[in-house]
Amino acid sequence: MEEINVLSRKGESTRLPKGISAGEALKSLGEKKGNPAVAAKVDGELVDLSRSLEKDCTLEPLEQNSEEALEILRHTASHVMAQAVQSLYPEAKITIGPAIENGFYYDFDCPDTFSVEDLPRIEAKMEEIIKRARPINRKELDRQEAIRIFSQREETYKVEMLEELEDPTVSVYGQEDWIDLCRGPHLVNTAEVKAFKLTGVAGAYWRGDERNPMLQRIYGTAFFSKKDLKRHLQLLEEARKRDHRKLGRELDLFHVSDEAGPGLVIYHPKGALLRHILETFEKEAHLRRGYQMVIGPQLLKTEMWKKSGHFENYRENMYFTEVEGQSYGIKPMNCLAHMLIYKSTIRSYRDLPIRYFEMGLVHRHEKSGVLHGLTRVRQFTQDDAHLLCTPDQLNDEIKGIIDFALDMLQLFGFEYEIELSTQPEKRIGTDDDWERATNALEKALLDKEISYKIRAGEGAFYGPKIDILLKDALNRRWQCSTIQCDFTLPERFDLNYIGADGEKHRPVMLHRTLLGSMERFLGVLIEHYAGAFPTWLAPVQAIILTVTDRQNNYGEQLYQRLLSGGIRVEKDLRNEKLGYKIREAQLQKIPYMLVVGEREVEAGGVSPRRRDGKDLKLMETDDFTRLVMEENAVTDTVLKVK
RNA sequence: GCUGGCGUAGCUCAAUGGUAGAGCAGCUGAUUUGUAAUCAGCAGGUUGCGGGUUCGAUUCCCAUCGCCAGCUCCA
Repeated sequence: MEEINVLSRKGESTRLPKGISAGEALKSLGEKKGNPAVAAKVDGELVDLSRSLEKDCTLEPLEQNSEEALEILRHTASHVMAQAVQSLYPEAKITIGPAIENGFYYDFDCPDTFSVEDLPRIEAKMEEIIKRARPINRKELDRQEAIRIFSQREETYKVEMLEELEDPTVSVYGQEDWIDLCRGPHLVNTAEVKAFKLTGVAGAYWRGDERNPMLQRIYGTAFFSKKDLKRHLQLLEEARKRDHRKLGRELDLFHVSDEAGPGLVIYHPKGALLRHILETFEKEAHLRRGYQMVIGPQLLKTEMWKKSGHFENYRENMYFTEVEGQSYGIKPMNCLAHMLIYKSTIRSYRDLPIRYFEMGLVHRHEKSGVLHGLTRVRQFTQDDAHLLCTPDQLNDEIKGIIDFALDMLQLFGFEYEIELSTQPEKRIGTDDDWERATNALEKALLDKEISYKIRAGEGAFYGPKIDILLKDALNRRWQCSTIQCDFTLPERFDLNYIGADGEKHRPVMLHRTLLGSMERFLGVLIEHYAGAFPTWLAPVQAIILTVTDRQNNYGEQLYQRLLSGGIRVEKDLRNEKLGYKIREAQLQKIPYMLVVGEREVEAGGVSPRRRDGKDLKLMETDDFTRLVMEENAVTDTVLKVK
């Protein structure tokens, strides 16, 4: 029999019969059993375990504990689901069904509408398919042949996709009598799908384009073990419990009223206090890094927005109003006023860089369907800044912003990911400017040795951007910080400075936010901390709980003393049992509960109980104040610039 | 904006083509209490808003507003 050389990942070469399957070959190479392979890498290319090896190659297993393996499992699960759906709804047409971050989906065109009540039926059908434990087959077909087959099955979407492909041959996967056009790879048998759950239904446009018909999408998730699936479902449950809309109400932070208008946040005292704490801290941090605070007007003449390109490119998102025959646009961004401040006098190269900072309130008309709690609203405040500098200073300024942003995220305990977005179709400015701007951003990232992902065509209309996505305690990503490089607006507004050569030069402008929108960031913070804010941020840091009303006088004195000492303190002097007061304070997630009974009155101190249940025992009132002040000082990591 | 679902007391949730109900919260009273819920009583609703069908609609139908899950878009 003819043989081939197969090189293992350990670098050992073994002779095996030609045509052996990748799976069999892996066994022969003695790849360990404990973490079984779900696919193989042949010469670096991911293939099915059933793929036969026809020539000398390198062979590695793809084991269960990798992201790629999960993707294959989920992709296979999506096929099983599609088979189940088509067997239950013969009129359903298949479209696409990929693995996604935490699961998979499949989009169908079907005259019947699916609802969540239908999911158990589909799941049951999937179980049947899995129980039959049929092999999953791959076939290579001539493209025309594939078009014929899918036409016969009236899979019009598949035919459309096939007609757009250029390859002469395509691969088709299937089990039993069900087939799908697919690149693969897949698991070798439907029985390998051991732990799955369908999680939802939703509409989705064909090919993601809102001009196309809407399909019905079914979401699901799958894991290699029931245990992993359970853990994932628990994580979803945890996320639901942390929902900032729910906590916002329970902690009495804010509400959104349909009376006042959708997407407009109404802050209650504690929510407003949180913002005050966050914003005074941020203002201080900016001042210490050489930023200057400015305040621009809420509306500017529409002429200004035409000049800047916003009217042309951003009009659908803006609110306009007319007064005395003059049209005004409510600002969706803060940059215009900042440029006017720059232009208000003649600037020298010695003045640069100039860093204008504004807690800028902006309005953006968002489509009704996208509004969501605090994270997607129509009126929000940005911790916005515009930096004007010479081209030479650009690199240092970008790096300075990145440092600032990362210091900030670290304070809150966020992990992060970085993306670089390049020029979109709808844009202003020359290609040359875009290239310079993109290079400047990229160079700063390279200099700092930060890894990043490129998002082609995702930049703002006036410039490319670096986005810092923060990852919260549940590993969800949020876009908050953004750094946008802009050569165009300085041109349009004729900004300039006098250089050392006595000539006029054009400054570069950087637009940037750190936390982004204060409302979104607050929403993210609420979920990140599950409402239990660290002491420095907590709107109420301590609450005085008297044991009986005989301590109310002392409680009142203590309250005044802590309040004037700068502690954010409340008091609960009600005629209730201590256990009841503790329960309420605990549900309000207040960091310290100050129990005040006979003993404390006698000693003239306090007995703090920490939110985590720990009893700190009787202490001097001043010692408690010091304790809180020490916790407040965690912001020094951002305030004390290295 | 699109697709689907939902809208009942401040909150969480029942119920029915025939007078809308509970727990928590609220109020009143009793209780004076030591680390996650003391007891009793009272009050609270044109069932999102507007039409229609019907003897009768909170329930069925239509429209509208809002919310939720996604899609598209995005700080």
